Amino acid sequence: MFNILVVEDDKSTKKLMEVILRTNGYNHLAASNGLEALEIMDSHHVDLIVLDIMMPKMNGYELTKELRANHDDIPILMVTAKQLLEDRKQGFIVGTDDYMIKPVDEEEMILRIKALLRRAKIVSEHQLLIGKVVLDYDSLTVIRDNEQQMLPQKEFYLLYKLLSYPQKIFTRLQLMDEIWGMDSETTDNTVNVHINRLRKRFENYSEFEIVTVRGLGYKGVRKDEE
Amino acid sequence: MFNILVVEDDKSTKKLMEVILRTNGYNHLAASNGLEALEIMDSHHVDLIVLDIMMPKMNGYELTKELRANHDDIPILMVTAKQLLEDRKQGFIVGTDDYMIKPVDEEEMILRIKALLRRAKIVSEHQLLIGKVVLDYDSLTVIRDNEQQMLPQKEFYLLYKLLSYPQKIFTRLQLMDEIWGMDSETTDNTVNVHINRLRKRFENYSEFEIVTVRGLGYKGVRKDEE
DNA sequence: GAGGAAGATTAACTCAAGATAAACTGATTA
DNA sequence: TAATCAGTTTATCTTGAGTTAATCTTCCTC
Repeated sequence: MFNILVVEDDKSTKKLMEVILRTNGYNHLAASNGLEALEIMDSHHVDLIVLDIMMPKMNGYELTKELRANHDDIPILMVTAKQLLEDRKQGFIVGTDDYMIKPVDEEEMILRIKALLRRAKIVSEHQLLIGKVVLDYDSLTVIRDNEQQMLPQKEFYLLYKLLSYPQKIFTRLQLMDEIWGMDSETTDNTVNVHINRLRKRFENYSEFEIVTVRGLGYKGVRKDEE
Repeated sequence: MFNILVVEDDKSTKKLMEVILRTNGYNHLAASNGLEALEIMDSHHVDLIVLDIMMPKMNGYELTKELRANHDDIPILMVTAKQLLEDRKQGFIVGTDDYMIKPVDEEEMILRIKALLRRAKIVSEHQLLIGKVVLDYDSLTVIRDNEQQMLPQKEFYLLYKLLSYPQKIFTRLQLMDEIWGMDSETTDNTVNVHINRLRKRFENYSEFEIVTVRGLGYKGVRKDEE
């Protein structure tokens, strides 16, 4: 289930979009301007933004600029009036984005949203996204908001494995085999220790959890889709 | 218009890729193995290679090695089966490269190609701007305000490489291969020494930093947009 | 509720990876 | 031929990821 944030100051358009999104199975969040949008994004995970260009307070361009400056490459579907299109779209529509001309057509909007989400998913292939938390496989890094930490290899791979298959129970032996290698000499207690360290490291992260299954092993639990 | 060389022994995959590339506006060249690829590259300008790892005659690794030995840092998009994924840390995917997991998705491939070409272009511009700091590739010079220093070659190239791909982890081996050449005899400790010298040289520069990733290598971190 | 097994936690240990300093080499130049 | 400089090597010091071991806690069973 994806969370889509609609940033739009016109009440009736906003309402219309809400209906479209809900009937197509998306979660819907709403803001009336850029500032509100940023606030909502602080407290909610957002997969995509539908953004009206013309707005009071902080307009669409400013919001986009703000987001990109923070290296947030969330996909943005811009909505613009026809006459504004040519001149402006050049510098603001980046690779992850798309745009639509008002008035919006239901089918078109859903198609574009689908395409954008699909692309975002591809780009994040080397990554795991859990709520607002990103696990980046290539850099062994866990990022939440502007908090970022690089984990030791074994710890990272362990966490990545568990969260790649949420709810699946792994025995200590399986984990040893997959992360340490089949012929590792090390005792399986070292898995305990690593799990312990991970739990401590992320104890204030509500997005996921490592659960012990007594007599069997561990499983990763994701709580991002509530 | 870019020339893209597909090196792939499977006929149908090759055909598929040809169609994908043509419909997306790229020129297409094809080879069935590494040797053929080298021949084609003798007579054609190639901007990017899409390379299947598993091939007869000269496989993907060997071709890459051959190319890098000649200091050809043409971007390579490797195609690999999932279980071979773990290999990528071992020093074959170099800075200019990316990889995809089979089976390839059209959209994904085009996205990755675009990204690689974009980066290659940036790198070939021969200047890097980080905050107020300019790295000038042609004169091996680093400039900040009215402070200017020319670095020894190896030091400069090392820094330039790391900062061209910020956050990307390079193993010592990769750095050796790309800067010293594949067949260099020198021990990888000399990388340590150069990193050390760079760190000392720029210790009061807040714009960038070289971070050690224990067990893997180094990465450049840019702090210009904070 | 006593006893024992599974797991958690803590702290200490080990050793390879990396950092650092300094010496060495070979090329270039004065 | 002395001086300088880039690059390399060697030797030594430091660090921290990973492991081990010891102890504590929890949970299940009789």
